Amino acid sequence: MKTLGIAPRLGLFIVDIRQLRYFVGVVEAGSFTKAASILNVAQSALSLHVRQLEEAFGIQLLVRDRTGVSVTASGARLLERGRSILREIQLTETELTNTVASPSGEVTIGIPSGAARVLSGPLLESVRSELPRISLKMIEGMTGPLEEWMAAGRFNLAVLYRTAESVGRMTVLAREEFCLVVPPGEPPFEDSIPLADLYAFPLAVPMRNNNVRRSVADVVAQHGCMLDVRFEVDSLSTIINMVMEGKAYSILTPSAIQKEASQGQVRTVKIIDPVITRSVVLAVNPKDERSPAVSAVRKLIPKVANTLIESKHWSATAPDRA
Amino acid sequence: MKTLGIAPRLGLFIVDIRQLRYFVGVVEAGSFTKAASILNVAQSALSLHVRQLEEAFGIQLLVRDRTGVSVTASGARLLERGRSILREIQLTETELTNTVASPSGEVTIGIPSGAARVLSGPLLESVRSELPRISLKMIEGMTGPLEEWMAAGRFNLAVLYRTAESVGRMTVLAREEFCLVVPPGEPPFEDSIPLADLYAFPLAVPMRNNNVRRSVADVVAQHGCMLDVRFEVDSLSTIINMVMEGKAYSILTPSAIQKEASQGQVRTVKIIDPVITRSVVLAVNPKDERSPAVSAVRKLIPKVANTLIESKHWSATAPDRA
DNA sequence: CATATCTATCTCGAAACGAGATGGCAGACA
DNA sequence: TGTCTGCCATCTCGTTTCGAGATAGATATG
Repeated sequence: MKTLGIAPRLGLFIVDIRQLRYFVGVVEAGSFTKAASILNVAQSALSLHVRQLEEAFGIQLLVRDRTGVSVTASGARLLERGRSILREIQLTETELTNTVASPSGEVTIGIPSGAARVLSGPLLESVRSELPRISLKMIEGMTGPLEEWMAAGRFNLAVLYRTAESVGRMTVLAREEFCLVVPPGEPPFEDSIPLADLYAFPLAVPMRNNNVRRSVADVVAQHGCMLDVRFEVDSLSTIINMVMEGKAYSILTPSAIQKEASQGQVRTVKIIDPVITRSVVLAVNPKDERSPAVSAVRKLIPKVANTLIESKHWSATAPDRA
Repeated sequence: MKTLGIAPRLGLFIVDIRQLRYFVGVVEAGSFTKAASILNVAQSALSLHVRQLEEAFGIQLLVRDRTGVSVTASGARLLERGRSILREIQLTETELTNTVASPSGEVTIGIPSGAARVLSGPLLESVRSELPRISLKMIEGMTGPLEEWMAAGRFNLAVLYRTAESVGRMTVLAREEFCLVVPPGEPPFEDSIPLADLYAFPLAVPMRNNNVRRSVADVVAQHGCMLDVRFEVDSLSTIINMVMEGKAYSILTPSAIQKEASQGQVRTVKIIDPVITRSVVLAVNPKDERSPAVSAVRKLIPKVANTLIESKHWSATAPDRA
């Protein structure tokens, strides 16, 4: 059977994975410049590749203007197809590389800003050294949105807070006690303060839907006490800066100000009568439980937490081994 | 929401389309060397790329031995996934480029060696000039296997032969008359010869399952005549060479020896009492009928055939415009 | 008018690619 | 036993592709 014809090399394609990645990235970012930042590729490279894609197809895929880009009808079709192709490639790679003996791939974890301050560095180091083929993607945020996004399946894993004794199927990483965070050189100078006396200190605290805020508010209400909330700020670093600058006090857990406290930039005073505690827990997305990569990270995190607690890098209580 | 992590460039993949093509090609060919020939790529390039793929995945995909390659379990999975990915890419490109206004993509057509001799060149030229975005892949062969492969859906289109008046949904391109192909300087010297007199000439003809052979055999049997078949050869060029060298006569249609006849290398003598005719038809694969590219080629072929007939480059009769 | 933001183009060094040559290995054959 | 064949792996080198960085042009905004 003799083949005749003008066909070029058998099976050569117009598109390439790199070009699909770039194209999809540009569309999703809404501009070449933003996509360049996200994809960590020069804007000019993106511009060139997408233009080459358009020339190869012989159709315009993007409308460019001063505010960025949008897709044409053809571009919308390529976007859909491109996403599907890239997803299939990703699944293929995961299927072939992600084994129990050698877990690999990307694992996403949501983590509150407070816990991130003690956990993120050591966790990333541990994953890097013990699970070298896993790419851990850590998304830090306030707990309100984190809870929502975890419920929506955005992460494989999430570090969350719970005040109830029962935490269901989640793993308890640590128990923390809230404390008054005090500017350096300011009263009170005792090691502890009764809850009833907190009203004397002007507070900067997170917004109402925040776990920290709700946990403390509940206990205060139960004890018929009052708090002087002067500032509501949904930025942990802003709150800490205000305390460091003497503009306010706050009520946080030690993990949130571990570094600043150890450097003398703030002081912590234990709250008693009653002590206000909460659990730091690890949740796993049910649909990801079987993934070898997610399982491996899930097993690693408690170890990292224990190490931090035992070495006093994290002022918290390890969970009982019940 | 701040993203932390050790992820390399976002979305970099292990595999590339080129590597998938190479890997799938090697597995399907059963050896690097055969795949090199099919893919028109150096064997060393295939070897290198597949090895890089294995290193990137950290798994062995192929078992190599002296007779070629076979896949491991992981390789079988990648093969399956790879085929799916390549197919999806192909469909994507077709969807985006193959429009009625601008048909594009690959069209495959099977064509018998005889018809190929007058049709293939002009058809390729016409497609190249009138349908520049279509890659026509023409597969030449003897009619037996061609019928099988068309029935099996291997081609989008096929040029076939029919002796019956009714050709169903196929398009008649031309009607040809069989003639005796005579070595130069040999008898008979008349313009025509009765069927009953053919027994005097030693023949080289195709194998029994060949359309030419069957067409003539049927008529000969119907008229109670005999033929002196000395050689059965399933190679048209070999048959023609034997005639040119005076080793045998043959019974063919003019398209098969159009060039040699016009150059005086063979002569043709019309067979009469009766005249043996057949139709050259164009079949389309039902599943491809809607494809803009296949439709465009389907419409072009009759025009090319008509032009050849009218310009006497093809000694055949144009079909009636009924 | 100056500034900011975005895309397109150009240059150049680095990386990747593939052809061709060659070597090694194993089986078949005279 | 030596030779031949077929297959894969490695190397060299020239070519092609890629992307960073610089820069220019266009447009909207303060």
